[in-house]
Amino acid sequence: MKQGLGAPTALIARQAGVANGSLFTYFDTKAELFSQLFLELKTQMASAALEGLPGHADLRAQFAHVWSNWTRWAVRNPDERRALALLGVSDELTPASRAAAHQAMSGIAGLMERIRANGPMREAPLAFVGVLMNSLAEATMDFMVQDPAHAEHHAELGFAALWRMVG
Amino acid sequence: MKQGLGAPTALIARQAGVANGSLFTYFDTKAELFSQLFLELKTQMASAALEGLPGHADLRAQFAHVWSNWTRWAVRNPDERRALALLGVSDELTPASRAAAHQAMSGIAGLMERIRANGPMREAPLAFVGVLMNSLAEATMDFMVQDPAHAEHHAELGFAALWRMVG
Amino acid sequence: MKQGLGAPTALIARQAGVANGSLFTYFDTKAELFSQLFLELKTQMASAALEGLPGHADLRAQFAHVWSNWTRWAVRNPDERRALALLGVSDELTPASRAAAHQAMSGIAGLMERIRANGPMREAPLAFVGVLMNSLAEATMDFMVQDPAHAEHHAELGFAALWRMVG
Amino acid sequence: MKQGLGAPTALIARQAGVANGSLFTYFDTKAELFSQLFLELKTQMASAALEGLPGHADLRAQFAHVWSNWTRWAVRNPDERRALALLGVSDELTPASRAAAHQAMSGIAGLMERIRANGPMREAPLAFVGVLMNSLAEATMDFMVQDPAHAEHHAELGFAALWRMVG
DNA sequence: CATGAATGAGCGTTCATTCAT
DNA sequence: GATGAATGAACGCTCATTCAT
Repeated sequence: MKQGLGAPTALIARQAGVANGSLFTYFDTKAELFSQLFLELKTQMASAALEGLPGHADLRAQFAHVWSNWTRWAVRNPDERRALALLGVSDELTPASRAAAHQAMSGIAGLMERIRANGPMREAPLAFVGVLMNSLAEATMDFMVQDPAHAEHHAELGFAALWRMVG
Repeated sequence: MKQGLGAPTALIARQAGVANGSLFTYFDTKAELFSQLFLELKTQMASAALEGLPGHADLRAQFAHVWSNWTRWAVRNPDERRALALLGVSDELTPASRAAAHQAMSGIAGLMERIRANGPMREAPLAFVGVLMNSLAEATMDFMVQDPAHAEHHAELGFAALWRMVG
Repeated sequence: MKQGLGAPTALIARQAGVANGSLFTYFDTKAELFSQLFLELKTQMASAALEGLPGHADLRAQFAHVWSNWTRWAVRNPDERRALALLGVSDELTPASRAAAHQAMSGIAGLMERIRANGPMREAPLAFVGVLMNSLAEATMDFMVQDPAHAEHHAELGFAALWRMVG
Repeated sequence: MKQGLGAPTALIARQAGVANGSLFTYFDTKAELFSQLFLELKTQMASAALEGLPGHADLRAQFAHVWSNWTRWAVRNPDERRALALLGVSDELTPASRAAAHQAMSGIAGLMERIRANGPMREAPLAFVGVLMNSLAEATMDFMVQDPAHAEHHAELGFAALWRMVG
């Protein structure tokens, strides 16, 4: 998926190791393929972020764990992240697939919610706080991907910033 | 520009009120058109944000002014914001046009820099802090655009969140 | 190919009985299509000219045989000859395809060479003599095509003229 | 005219030092422009060939003079020759302009005619002999243009060949 | 008459999708 | 089901021609 949404289906098929016609055995349209890809990538990302979550630790420790997993996944899977970014702003996704992808993030969202409930944004709408937290996470990861040498340092700075905002 | 980067040049031309061939009298390629559009929108946005800046007020008041202008522009120009978002992630922009657009934002960036220098992120790299602040602004504006009824409230919440993070 | 090099690919495709896009399954570009067509026509023409060559007859008889075949092919395939003429002066042919086409004519060129070596032009450069002989042949064939009723007569006159020049 | 018949009228106009629209003040269509250009070039070529013709010398000397002028013009005006060649095979010329161009060559044709009438081709149709002679002249000039260092030598060889054929 | 910006039909080429094998 | 050659609609771009100035 390195080449963006404009990639010909023939190329996508070749990279997937199937014949170009076979793609349409699995997906009715290219948009359908993208929708399913979006969901799969989101799920994979969320799953990576939540792996090994210390369910009994305090909230800050839990979120630090998620943050660490999440940013590590981002640095290791830059192409997947880029695909998610492109797909996220594209107008080829159905509302249904956006909703499903949102659902895939519910584990992380739940954690964010508990953080919000105890901090300075406790009066702010849940969805809004989630969006702000997510945007800080994505911005931090963008920066990490572009400057892998100092990735660790930026991850820490980003976490501290987020915690100041909402923790 | 409502229909995204995939819009046929013929359609873009029609909406601009010129013949499809005429587009190429002004821009050599579609990519060139997008590059110039990107720069123009960024410039327009930055200019709106900085309008009437109270240069002698304290930093918080100055940034509150910018924040107010900026978010108002966003709510009033949702199509332009969407175009900027799409163009920003597209790979059709030349590095030169990205650099020029960055330059257009230098007024806002300068203000952000002065905020950073006096707050808890004073040790963090300038570029990183700028990206974090920008991402909070964009996320806030996304939310405002989607829920115009409570735009004002979210603008305030977003400002407070940002200031907690960096001010 | 009756309509010259300016013929739209869509028209070429239709005449070939395929869909316009299908052309590009076989040829990467229009120029490539023309290059291959040029080579095929040249090969076909040379092959027709050399058919049944009496290898043990004297030079004059051999060349008379080739001349007869060649001019007959010309009269029977006027469209192909026109295509060759147009392609030959076009600047769309790659040097490689010109070279390959030249190679296709090597049988005829070899015969011309043996004629030259024994006649009044024996001191003249091979390539030059070949070009002169070829030009007489083409001029004769042009005339034959335009006036098919007397084709046979002109063929004989042309042969005699050529032989006077070089034989 | 170096760039062939595909040259945009805008380019032709620029090279002629006029505005692109002005071309159509003088010529109704591009084809009309080409027709007039064809005629002018043919006239210029014929005029160069006939310059200083020694009207009272014998036929061979007269034709040698023409041959010398003609080939010199060819070597000095390769672009004009190329334009003539391209225009000659193009299908954009009206029959009228072909006829006019033919007329421009009548001086040379008359000389050729007198040569024919006294030589081995005296029984052959005038037009046919003219075409053969012309084709040898053109082939010789092609060769001279491509190899200017030996132009003089090839001019002599070509003349001798032609004279053997028809003189 | 000269200009050059504007026009829009037309072109070469791409690519999502189909379907006979 | 899997394949990949074939399809044709659609695109970005060109350029002969027009026309207001």
